[in-house]
Amino acid sequence: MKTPGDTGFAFPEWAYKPESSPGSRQIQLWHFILELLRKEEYHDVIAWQGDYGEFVIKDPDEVARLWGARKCKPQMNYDKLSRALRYYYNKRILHKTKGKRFTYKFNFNKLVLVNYPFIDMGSSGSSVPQSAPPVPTGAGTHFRFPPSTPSEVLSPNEDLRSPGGMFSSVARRMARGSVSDCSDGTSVNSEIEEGNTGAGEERVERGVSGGGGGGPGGGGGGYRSIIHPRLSHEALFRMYGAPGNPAGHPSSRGAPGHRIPQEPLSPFPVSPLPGPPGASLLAPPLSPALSMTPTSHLPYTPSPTLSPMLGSHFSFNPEDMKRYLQAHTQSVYNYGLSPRAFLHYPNIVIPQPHRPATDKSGLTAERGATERAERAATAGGGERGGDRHHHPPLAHSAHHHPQPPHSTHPHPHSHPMYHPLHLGEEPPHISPFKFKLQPPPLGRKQRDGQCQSKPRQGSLSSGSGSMSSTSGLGSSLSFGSDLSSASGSGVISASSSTQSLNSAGLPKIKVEPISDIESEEEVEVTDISDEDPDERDHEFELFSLRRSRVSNHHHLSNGTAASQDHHHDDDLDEDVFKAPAPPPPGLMPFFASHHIHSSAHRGPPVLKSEPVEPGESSTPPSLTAPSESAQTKCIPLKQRFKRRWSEDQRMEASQEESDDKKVRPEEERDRVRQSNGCVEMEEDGTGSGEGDSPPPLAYEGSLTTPQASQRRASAELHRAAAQLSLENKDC
DNA sequence: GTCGGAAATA
DNA sequence: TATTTCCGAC
Repeated sequence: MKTPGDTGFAFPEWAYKPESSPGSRQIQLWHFILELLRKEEYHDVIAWQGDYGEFVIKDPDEVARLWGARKCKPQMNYDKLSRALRYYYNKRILHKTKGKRFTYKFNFNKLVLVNYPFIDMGSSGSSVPQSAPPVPTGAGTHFRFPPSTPSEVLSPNEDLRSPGGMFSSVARRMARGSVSDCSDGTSVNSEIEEGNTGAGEERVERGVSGGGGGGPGGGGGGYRSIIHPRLSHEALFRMYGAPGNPAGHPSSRGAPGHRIPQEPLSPFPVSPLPGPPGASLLAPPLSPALSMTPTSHLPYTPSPTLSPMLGSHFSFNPEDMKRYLQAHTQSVYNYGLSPRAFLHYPNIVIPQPHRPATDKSGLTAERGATERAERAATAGGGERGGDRHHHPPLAHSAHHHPQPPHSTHPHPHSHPMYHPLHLGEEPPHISPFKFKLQPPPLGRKQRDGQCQSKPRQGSLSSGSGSMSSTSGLGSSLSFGSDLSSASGSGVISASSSTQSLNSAGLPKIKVEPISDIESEEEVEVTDISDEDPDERDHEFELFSLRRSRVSNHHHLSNGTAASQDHHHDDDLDEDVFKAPAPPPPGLMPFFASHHIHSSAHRGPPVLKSEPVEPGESSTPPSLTAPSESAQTKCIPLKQRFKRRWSEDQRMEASQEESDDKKVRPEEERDRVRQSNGCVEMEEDGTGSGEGDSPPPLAYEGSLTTPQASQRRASAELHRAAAQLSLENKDC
């Protein structure tokens, strides 16, 4: 039996995982299809054809038969099978190629995006909004991404190699497991298995290095032409480490520059064999919470602790990923993926205004420190170490980031490639930026239980997969299938996000200054129209949470904030895509300068004496207007007040002689009294009841004065009140 | 041939 | 949850 480590394929392990039924290891149909596609022997039955990822079922009955054999469903037929395939439409794993009989197309983008939400598909230029599939399945596994882009490896029209090349031993293993269902040996599975088994690794070895050759049509096995001729070693190295790089591949095969088996036509150009945890090339045992640095090569290594799946690590080169995805976007239909996907994969992070360290310390310190510590302890080499091999120094990446670290207001649409994954788990800030890779939000159930350190298996609602993964440690996030579980990790908890919708609906990933970890992230999504009601609700809930969370982050009003934060760590992930409403622009400065800094600002307006005009008595606390309101309102009010005051004076003077008696002295007095005692300005729309009330201007209406004495008194009161107001206003 | 609802199944 | 099974509709 091969282990994941045996695999040389980059297909997400979760792809092979029967997450649907924790207990059963049945292969999934799409996986099975991929398998068939990968095997030449079945090319008469099913084969890649047409667009990238597109395949045609040449012999529907046979495919159905094979599937039935695999699943021990003798009654299987194409009608049934096709129904199953149609279910993938909604999942966005597949879609139908219209007008072509028996032709379907894999949405690899989706598959990829699921795991690499941070990739900006928008840059592809195509109008194709890529979506991450709604956490297809399961979980908990990580996968490696092809080092090079298809575009580089394959020409758009080039025949597609079977993605099946990506099948990992895991898949094989799974297949066998599934065979168990029909262990009679007649199952297709065994057939397929035979083809793959044992050959894979060797082929991998052969693969290629030189590039040349293994063109399509090359040898027959699933792993033939492991590396596309055009695949540069550099790319591989970047991804998997330089040749001979120990850090890179487990080298179980020993080849220094181990080859990555690739199906020539496979949408996924290459994939290194993931080694056992710690042994994998790119997957140093690190926190899945990738702390991505701005480097072009974003190392992503799930923490072993989080990944139950050995060899489930996955790493990728962001650039490659991006190119790959872009290539896909150009060649693949727009699946009309719903933003939900993004919601689930909130990787899109918008750089937030730099926050004072204090905030962080207060909010995230505990977690971050803890996580980091854990990581350090468990990671051993640490992802960084492993990544180092594969990734250029941060400095290199610097050019990728248009935005300087800590930029206060990064452009919302920074270059996708520059979007760091912000997992929140990153080690001490090596880089000013954080790459935030956020896992899809957990289902309620998951969220409820995820935070807990106990490793969860099984029942996952949304992900469909059981997260065998490990979220348990709770300290880190895991990717890939773990996305869902990842959300449970507190990694991201520190960050809050602000989401925005991109008209294009294209997800953007932003570089986030590390310091801003907790700041809002902005996710761009198109719509959630197809969201399941539940999910929508959930999202709304999250949204609410997010907002509140933001508040908490900004104002730690009480001890609960921290705890809450902790409890909602998983939510944070969601927050990322929940796109909380950003504070009104006008408030931002204020927030930055005040609220953010002081947790004390949370809650009731703080009664602090604002600077007032020298020598003047300070306004009673109650009258003190929050700086916020003061900034926006005081000038107008002041002017207004002056104006009114002048008018009042004039009126008073003139009226004094007129002896008008329509006045309501009592009211006037009351008003004055109130004003002194901190009365709200009713007339002033800007005035709020919070004490930022403008001067008590009792001028509305007639200024008629009662008796002379009364008028005088009134005038005095007015004057006094006005003066107080002005003084206190201190604009 | 394709689609998708509905119920059943494992 | 991921189909499997059935079926009506287009």
